[in-house]
Amino acid sequence: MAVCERYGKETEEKWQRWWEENRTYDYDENDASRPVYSIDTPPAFTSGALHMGHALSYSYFDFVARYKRMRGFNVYYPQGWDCQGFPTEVKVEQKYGRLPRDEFRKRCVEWTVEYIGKMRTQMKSLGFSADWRYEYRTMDPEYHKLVQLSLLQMHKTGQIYHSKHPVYWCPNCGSALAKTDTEDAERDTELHYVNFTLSGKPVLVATTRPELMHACVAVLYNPADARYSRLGAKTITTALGKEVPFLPDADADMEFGSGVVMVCTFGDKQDVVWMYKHKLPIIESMDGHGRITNSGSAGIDGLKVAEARKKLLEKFRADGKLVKTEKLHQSYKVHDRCKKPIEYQLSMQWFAKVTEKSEEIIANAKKIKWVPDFGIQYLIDWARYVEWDWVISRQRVFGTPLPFWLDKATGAAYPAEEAELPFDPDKTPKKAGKNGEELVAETSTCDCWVDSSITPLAIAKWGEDEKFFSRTYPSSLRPQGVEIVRTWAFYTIYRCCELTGIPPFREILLNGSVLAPDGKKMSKSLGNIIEPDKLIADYSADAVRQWAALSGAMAKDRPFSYQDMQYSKSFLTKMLNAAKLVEKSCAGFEGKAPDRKHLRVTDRWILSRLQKVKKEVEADFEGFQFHHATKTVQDFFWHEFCDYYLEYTKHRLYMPETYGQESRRAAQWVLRTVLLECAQILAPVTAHMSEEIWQSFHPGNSVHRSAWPSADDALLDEDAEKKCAFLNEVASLARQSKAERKLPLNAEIASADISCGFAITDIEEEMHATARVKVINFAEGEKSIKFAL
RNA sequence: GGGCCUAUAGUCGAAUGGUAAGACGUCUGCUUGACGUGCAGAAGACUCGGGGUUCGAUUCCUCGUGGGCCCACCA
Repeated sequence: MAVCERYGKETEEKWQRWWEENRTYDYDENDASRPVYSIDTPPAFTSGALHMGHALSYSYFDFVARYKRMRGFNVYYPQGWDCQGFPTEVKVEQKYGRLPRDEFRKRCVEWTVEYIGKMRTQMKSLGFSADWRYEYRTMDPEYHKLVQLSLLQMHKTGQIYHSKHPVYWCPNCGSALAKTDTEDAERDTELHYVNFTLSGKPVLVATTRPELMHACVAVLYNPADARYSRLGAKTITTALGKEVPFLPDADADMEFGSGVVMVCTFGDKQDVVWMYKHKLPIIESMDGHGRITNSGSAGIDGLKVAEARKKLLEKFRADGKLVKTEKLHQSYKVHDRCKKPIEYQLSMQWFAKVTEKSEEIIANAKKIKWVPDFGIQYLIDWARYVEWDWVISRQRVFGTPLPFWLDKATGAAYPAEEAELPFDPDKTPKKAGKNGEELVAETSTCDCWVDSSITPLAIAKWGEDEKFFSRTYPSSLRPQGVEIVRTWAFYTIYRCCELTGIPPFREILLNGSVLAPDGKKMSKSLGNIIEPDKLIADYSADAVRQWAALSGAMAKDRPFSYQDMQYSKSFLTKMLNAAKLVEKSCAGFEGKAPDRKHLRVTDRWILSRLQKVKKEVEADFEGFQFHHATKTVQDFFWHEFCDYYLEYTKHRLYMPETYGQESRRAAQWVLRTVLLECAQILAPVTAHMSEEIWQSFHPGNSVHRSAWPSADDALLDEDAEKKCAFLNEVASLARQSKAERKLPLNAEIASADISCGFAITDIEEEMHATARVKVINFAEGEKSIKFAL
């Protein structure tokens, strides 16, 4: 079998088909002889297309999977899909308009299935070696069941509870939002100074939200602020005449406004924090559509925020309580879809008790090896800063239903029975309770992180297959983006430890993200998006994979570089051409290792260097240093093997009658060995090209199933390296002399005066044959090389 | 405001306690018994600024400045 004439997409597709047909990447459930290496791959969000971030990070753990396979591990590498989320709902609604719940969900599923198809094709075209028999989707009933089971178990232990809590709310869309559905915006607004009454005297309170004053439940001052602390007052009367507590709080900013702040439920997030901290009552100041409620004597019920503010300010002005108004520049949160301001809305939600678990989560995170190690700091910072429990419910349709029943009369919540799983409120909307109560199914769905925080359990068949579980849990590796340490890693460690008592993975590998070539984020609005498909078509998948390896500054963001991509492609061409030469030179060679005495010093040199390269690359792969591993092989292959060694063998290959058959066979064996071992150690990265080369010598056997070629110390040869370093220098100077005189490289050099500290008898042949020096005058002594052309 | 990361030729970047790879680009040659998607050669860096440790720092520490990511705040 011969290597292909030209390398491209067709070659890669040929091998992708071959791997699939030959089940090259199957995990063997029944093989207990090999250690298992399980990878908790990120389930890709089903957005419809892979982006460069996917290409980078998914290449990363494909390198690991392939390396571990060659190291003899039984690699378990499933790929999942994170299906549910607001973006999908938005797109489906745009396409079909408003639909009944049931119908809507069906459309979401259809849409998602279609997009998974596209993305799976893209993954395959990048040569990812996932075992697709274990593909999973978070929208599948089986996955729902598992998530629900995990929630019931955590409900049993008291980790999950049902409670009223303020959440981000979009009055425009009438929906609760996740924090990630929000973005920051800026605006100019007005800061109003309104007089409250403290111990019979007026006290100015500055506020941007006077319309919420009826929901004022306390006024705070800084305990270090002598203006207020010395008064000893316990209550204060608002401009609406209501008496509320007057409390010290170090977070009250003495510098801002008049140094006192009114706490309303809810003007902003700080209000929520203070509400919990001081155990303040809650006044529901607004309904789900942003209309004021419970305003009492203020008389602004039913008004929208802007109208209410206007009306109330007029009233304060008339009462002489509005003292002054200043301009204020502020940032605020908007819903990322509709760009309208967000409010806080009190509602019944489901929670997980993360706040009390911070230290435990940190302790468990420390049992995991973080690569790079500073990554854990993101988690620690986050865990120590968690202010309230994790709201795990969302008022959405396309999501995992929460497995609970609600008493229609009292609102009390009851867990579903295990037999009722997968729990689906559309199929079983109500039932009678034990005491005849009318129970209705909870229709809220789970936050997407509830789904994804059990991936290590889901892929390990937790609660389903004990044997499978014991082999694949905890995952050997969790690869993920550094930007989701606070969510995916944090929630996974929390939930999996709660459920099993064992940290979910042994190592966590963090990658950064890909920036546009200009160093900015890739975004549609900037028009600087680069499509992986285009790169695969223009440069090949292996070029993209090499680019990913070379971009591998761990957990750091890097701009995309067409130069790297071009270099990667050139390197592939180089590999192919070198393979062609070796193949041609080895025609008829039976592949037997020569007797060591037939090896020339150049042979021993390149073999010695090969061992060192293998050692380095192996260490690099163990430490996930893909950049260094790739660079090391590329440099060795191109600039030592091709530029020097290949040239040193040509005369032996083409003129065996002059230089001897044994010398020729030795050269053939070395060429073949170096080529194939380079193909092997680069196989995790250049998966297709390595296979092309490997199978041209070993038809029917995948390089990805071959044993990793570890270094053989017996082949290390310092003497050969020293001599060849000198030989290379002579060769280089010879080329330089020819270049200076504008002579072709095959021009002859009449004579050379050479001296160095050792005999050159065993490298003279190459000086004659490769550097084309006719006469060599050698004298042992100080290093010196002079040519006479 | 907080945490973390980072600063090396025109560009991207590697490495090192003893003044620095490689790639791309530029310039000059070479037509080839694998490759012009190539080969050979050349030019191009006081390794962000200040201070410290050291015989010696680009490398370690510290301050500053710039850049990035994340988080918090914004009454």
